[in-house]
Amino acid sequence: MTTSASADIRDTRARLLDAAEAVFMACGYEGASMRQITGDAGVNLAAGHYHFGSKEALFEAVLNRRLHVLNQERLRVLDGLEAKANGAALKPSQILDAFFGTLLRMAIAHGDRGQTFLRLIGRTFTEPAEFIRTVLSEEFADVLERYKAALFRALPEVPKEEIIWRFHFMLGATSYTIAGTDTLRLVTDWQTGAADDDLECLLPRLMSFLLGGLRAPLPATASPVPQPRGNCRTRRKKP
Amino acid sequence: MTTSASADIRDTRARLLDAAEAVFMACGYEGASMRQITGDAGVNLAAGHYHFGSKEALFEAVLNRRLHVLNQERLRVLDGLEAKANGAALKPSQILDAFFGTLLRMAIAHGDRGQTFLRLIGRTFTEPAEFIRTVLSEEFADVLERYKAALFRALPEVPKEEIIWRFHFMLGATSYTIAGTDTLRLVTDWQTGAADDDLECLLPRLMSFLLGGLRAPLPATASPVPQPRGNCRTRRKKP
DNA sequence: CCAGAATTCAAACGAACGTTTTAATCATAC
DNA sequence: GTATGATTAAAACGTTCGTTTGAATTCTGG
Repeated sequence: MTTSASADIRDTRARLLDAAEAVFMACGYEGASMRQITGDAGVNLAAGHYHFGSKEALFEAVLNRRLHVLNQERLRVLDGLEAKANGAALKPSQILDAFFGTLLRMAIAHGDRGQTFLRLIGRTFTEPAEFIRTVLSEEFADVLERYKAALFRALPEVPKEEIIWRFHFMLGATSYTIAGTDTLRLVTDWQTGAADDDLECLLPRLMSFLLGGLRAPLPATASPVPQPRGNCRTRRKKP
Repeated sequence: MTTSASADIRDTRARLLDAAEAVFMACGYEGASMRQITGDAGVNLAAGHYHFGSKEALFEAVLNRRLHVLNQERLRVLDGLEAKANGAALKPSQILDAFFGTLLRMAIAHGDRGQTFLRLIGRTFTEPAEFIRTVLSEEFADVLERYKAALFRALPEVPKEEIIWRFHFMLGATSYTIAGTDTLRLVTDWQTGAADDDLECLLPRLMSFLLGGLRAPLPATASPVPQPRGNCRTRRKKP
């Protein structure tokens, strides 16, 4: 008798998205089945295809529902920072907080659902399926370009190539940690209670780690001044 | 006519392991099929089950074939370092090089196959399937315990909890990067040529990033002296 | 109230999956 | 050569998958 008035279309769609989010998170894209998703959502099997068209499209919808607002927010925050700095380069800590802090704060603000989506994002970043990588790269293109540029300006003495590498490392540390599929977690006696605590702890810990890595001394092989060409060793021919 | 003398048992098993390694890497565990693996290996479909018993067992064999020698080597290197230091704590850089450097150097030493396995490891660390996490945690239990202890001794002023967190971050940065399923890589104009160069570049870059992160200033919320109990916020009951 | 659209439902489709079975082939030792 | 055990081969097993179908149901606007 729980006020099942109308609200049909939205209800089924939303229930599907929520259930799909959880199942995709728990099983991965290939491991999740439409039957389990629709079953958990309490809707008919065919409803998934009626509302989304295919399993791929459903996954894409799950991803975009939150990724889009996340990345819009990231752009908005960066815009705000750059406007306030008017012309001056931002501090690396500001940039990292705008990128990674926005992610974690949004997840915290959404409670358990936010936690689920956080883990789904982390896991999705290592999904092998082609179309998933396409979706991700399209969704992230603008944001990454903007943040890359901001980091270049913030760290003019660091070669751009090095910054890109370290951006990779930071993305990895973050997505791996939030995915929560952690091998270390299974081995270590991990003294943790509620998940809320974890998330609220995570941000400051992660931020100081990332900042330390981003501003670490350059490795010996990379020359401190940006060389005009040349990879690590300059594209040697086979001797 | 290529000297197909004898070498039958070994041949089929080895071909299966190599093919499985590549297919699991490219498609993930769920996405890979026995038919594609045996097809690529050029052996009959049933050969997979004859030699390994099941798809799970085959995956486990693929993993253990290289993981075991890797982790034995990691233990051996750490033993050597601690013996030479006799009694004194190791430097963090030594520990990280023993753990992550050993991984990358072994991969480099094995050429293309090493690169494939490196990516498979990175990807496996985020596989959702239960039995995979079990395999990983068993295989890594000893190594992680030893390296955790070494880090505790190397950084006595850092709370153990913080070190564990940073170990997570370091594992994440590494496994994500070597998995090579990189979203950033799809977006960024990634000026890279041969994969060999990448791998040889990666170690010094990764090491300085990890070291910078590991030795970063402690976050504000974590008190610098290790508190007797208490998580980030000390296990509050719901108010 | 009723036409017409939107949505749900039960049932089935064909394909692909991991696995098993049974027979054929091969190597090896007597 | 022939028996024996190990390996390979071809075919099929039952299950599950994503997807489709067509009728039943519910909502919507006149």
